[in-house]
Amino acid sequence: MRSSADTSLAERKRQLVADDLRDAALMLLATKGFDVVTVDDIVAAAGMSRRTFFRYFASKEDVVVRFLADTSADIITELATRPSAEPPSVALRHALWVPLAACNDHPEHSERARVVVRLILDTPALHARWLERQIEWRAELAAEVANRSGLDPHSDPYPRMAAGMALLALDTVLQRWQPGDDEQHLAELMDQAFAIVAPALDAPATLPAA
Amino acid sequence: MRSSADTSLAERKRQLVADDLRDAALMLLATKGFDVVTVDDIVAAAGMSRRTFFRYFASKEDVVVRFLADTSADIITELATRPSAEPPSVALRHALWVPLAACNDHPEHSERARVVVRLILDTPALHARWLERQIEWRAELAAEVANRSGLDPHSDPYPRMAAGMALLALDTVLQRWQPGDDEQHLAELMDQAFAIVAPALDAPATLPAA
DNA sequence: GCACTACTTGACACTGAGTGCCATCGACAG
DNA sequence: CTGTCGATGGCACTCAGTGTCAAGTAGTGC
Repeated sequence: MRSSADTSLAERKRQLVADDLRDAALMLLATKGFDVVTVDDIVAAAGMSRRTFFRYFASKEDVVVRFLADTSADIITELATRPSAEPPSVALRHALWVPLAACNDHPEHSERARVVVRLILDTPALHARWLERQIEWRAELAAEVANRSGLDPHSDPYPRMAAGMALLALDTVLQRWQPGDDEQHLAELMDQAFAIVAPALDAPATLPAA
Repeated sequence: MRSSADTSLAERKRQLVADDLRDAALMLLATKGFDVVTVDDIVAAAGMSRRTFFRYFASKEDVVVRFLADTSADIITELATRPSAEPPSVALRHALWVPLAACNDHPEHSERARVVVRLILDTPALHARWLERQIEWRAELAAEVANRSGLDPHSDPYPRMAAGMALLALDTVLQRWQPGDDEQHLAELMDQAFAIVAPALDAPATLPAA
């Protein structure tokens, strides 16, 4: 039988292996380009076998995308804990800030995150996987938005589109993320992006659905 | 040297081959599922060689996605010919209607288009490629929106986000496309979706950029 | 009819992603 | 010391996608 605290013995060893694999992969992919680096190159750099790589990551794209997209649950919980009186644009802005805040907590991670974002946006295969992951985010966000607004997520298109607009704002920020941007500059970009979609997110006509 | 009218002799033969391949592929993929059908199955059904398939389509996803996404240029030209006095939400609604109108021109094509849309939305790999194609649309739409509004597409996030919101509306319509929906019902769904994003698309604050 | 050219096709071989299977090794409980 | 469990590595396999080459099939000029 397993100990109740599963995050102790073997689990941390697995995490170490996953981190090594991820670091080796990001280093090679970011410097040499996604297409020219093979999985064999990655596992050679990490000193492991090809088979082990696919036990930790579902695909070559997965290593890169999961580095950014593992925080999905945090976004939802953040949105769920925002006061219900807050207008959708404000609540969503705070929820979508969570992954960026996680990057900025440690400055040395921030730069690597920016490089990975650039790699994703510039590599069609990665961009596609990134959007695929965003689809899941959008569905979860839409469910939470429906909760907050009391709308039916199946009959009313507002929740799904509100989630889509929030993710579009995040995408715009990532697209405009330049080298050397500090946390404050990122916050400004985020505010600008949400200022554009806010009139639609908070429009009174959409909330009391016809 | 080639004749000036390149759409005559060999070009139509190529089109016939491409159509046969596409029809065989859509038939198999839609009925049996994307993952279980191999390229060998498709070319066997079409009576051609595997190598020929990849001369006409870049990938297995490409057959499906191009069936819907070949009308990119039409969208842009439609947007370019809309009167410049038209508010962005109206002009974009008409532009994004073009691919749906193309489906509805021939009712027997409409049903197949709906099935392909369903296949794309339900297959993660296809959905990702579809969104990847949408990114190109978004960039071209953003350039045209920037043209119309006189904004700089690099410094101002509005054009890109306006294009993104329009595509989000289209996506919402496709998601809600049910069997038996006629052209009028599709138009209603389109109006509903654009009504939600219109306050952001037409907000006066965003047009005279700070 | 005959050669020349351009284009398409099919066959083969090859790389690389991703999966299934099995043997092995190390940790740990008895 | 021994049985068990999980992690690993090696191997073989399928399938997507590409490069290359030989053969077939027009059209064109002689």
